[in-house]
Amino acid sequence: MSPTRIPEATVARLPVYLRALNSLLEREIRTCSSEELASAAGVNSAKLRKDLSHLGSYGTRGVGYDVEYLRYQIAREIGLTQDWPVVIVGIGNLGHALANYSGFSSRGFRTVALLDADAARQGELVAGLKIRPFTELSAIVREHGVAIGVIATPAAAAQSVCDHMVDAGIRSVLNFAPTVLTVPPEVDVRMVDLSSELQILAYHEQRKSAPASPDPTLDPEVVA
Amino acid sequence: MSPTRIPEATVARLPVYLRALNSLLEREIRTCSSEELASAAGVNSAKLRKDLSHLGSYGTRGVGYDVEYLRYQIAREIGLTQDWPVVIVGIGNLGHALANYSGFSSRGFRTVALLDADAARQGELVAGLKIRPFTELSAIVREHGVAIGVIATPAAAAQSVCDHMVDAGIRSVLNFAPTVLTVPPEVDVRMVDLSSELQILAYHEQRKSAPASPDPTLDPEVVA
DNA sequence: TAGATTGTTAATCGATTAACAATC
DNA sequence: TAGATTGTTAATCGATTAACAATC
Repeated sequence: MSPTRIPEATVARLPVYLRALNSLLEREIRTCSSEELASAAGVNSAKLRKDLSHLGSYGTRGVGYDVEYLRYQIAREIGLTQDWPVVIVGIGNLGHALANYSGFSSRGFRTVALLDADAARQGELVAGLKIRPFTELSAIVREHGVAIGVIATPAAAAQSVCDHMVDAGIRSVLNFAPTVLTVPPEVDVRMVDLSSELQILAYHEQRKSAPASPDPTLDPEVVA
Repeated sequence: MSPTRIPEATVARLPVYLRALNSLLEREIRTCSSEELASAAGVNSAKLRKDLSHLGSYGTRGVGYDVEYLRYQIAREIGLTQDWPVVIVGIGNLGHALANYSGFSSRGFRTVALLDADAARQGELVAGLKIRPFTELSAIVREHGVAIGVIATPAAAAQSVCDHMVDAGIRSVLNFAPTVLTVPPEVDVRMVDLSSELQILAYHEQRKSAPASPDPTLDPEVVA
């Protein structure tokens, strides 16, 4: 069905296009050009068309794209037409926020269990789910066919949690703990590193404040 | 001081190297080879050496890198030797988690204010800071010299919050709201999209389950 | 000196972009 | 048909990787 392998950079942008299409639909826009959709997604139209060309030919020359139809095709390509049961491990502040995050539940993702190693927190109700002991992980994975695990534990616990996830059969991990995870090659890990993001901004910000020379006392000589 | 402009892909990895170096230091490892550091950072050693070569020549051939010295050089390059006052806007579940996230405060970042538009929440104490009205944004930015703003509001509010941040003089924005932000060219926006990350995992997971043909009923014919 | 490891070169690979032929 | 816009081509750009000369 998919013509060829889709480039990684394109895959990473498909969710953005999907969101842009949803936003157009909310405004009851039925058809859009690559220019309009690209603008809504924050990319240029050449890149958008190139990206979409990897999925197939879902537009009409001279007309544009049917918003609803394109949305379905992208959702199907990503795999959002099926159900994705998810477990979240580590229900601290961040795990709590993730459990309540509507963006997870809105698309095919369904949080089936919240796990925490802390005995004191067990039974507590978060986002309509009871916190369960981490030891139940493999039973839960088996019961619900969980393929995706989210790690929101402290860094020190993350590798061990990840190892248990892999043992339980999970092959896709979203890691919020600030540590590099080692996994077998068949397992995918994506890392969301809040502190890295701030650091990357700081790097560029620093360069803005001192555009030409880091040492202002040198400037007169450069000019002279 | 910096020899040339550092490639964007390299900048994005510097925080990872920094973290790996910190972890080596915690284990009291004073010196490391590019091979060891690369392994701790989850990259290959050729990439690591190439990345570091953009910063300067901080290793010793035949010996390796002094962990403490390299850490300082990377921190300086990113700009972490200076103080970065940050404001967080939108203190829901996620904003709450961000305010408490130690990874922010640990490096040069200092959360100076938590803002929320909801009058009912104002005065509430989160992570040792009182939630203040959003209207105080520009006064706070001026007072503390805030250069980085974090948006953790619902999507509907994000663009307006961002516009106010830009008006107040903020030129670096970390956006957790699931929406594309439009900003003037001098402003940097980084987006952390939790739902996108799950979708990218789902795409790859889908491909793992059905490696050859998406429709199993076609397989016999293909084989025959 | 011999062994080890960096920093750099050059080749390869993948992503972006502009331009335009195809076609509605 | 004329105007609009896609899907594709080809050129450019940037990132990755392996190999190795430089050098501790």
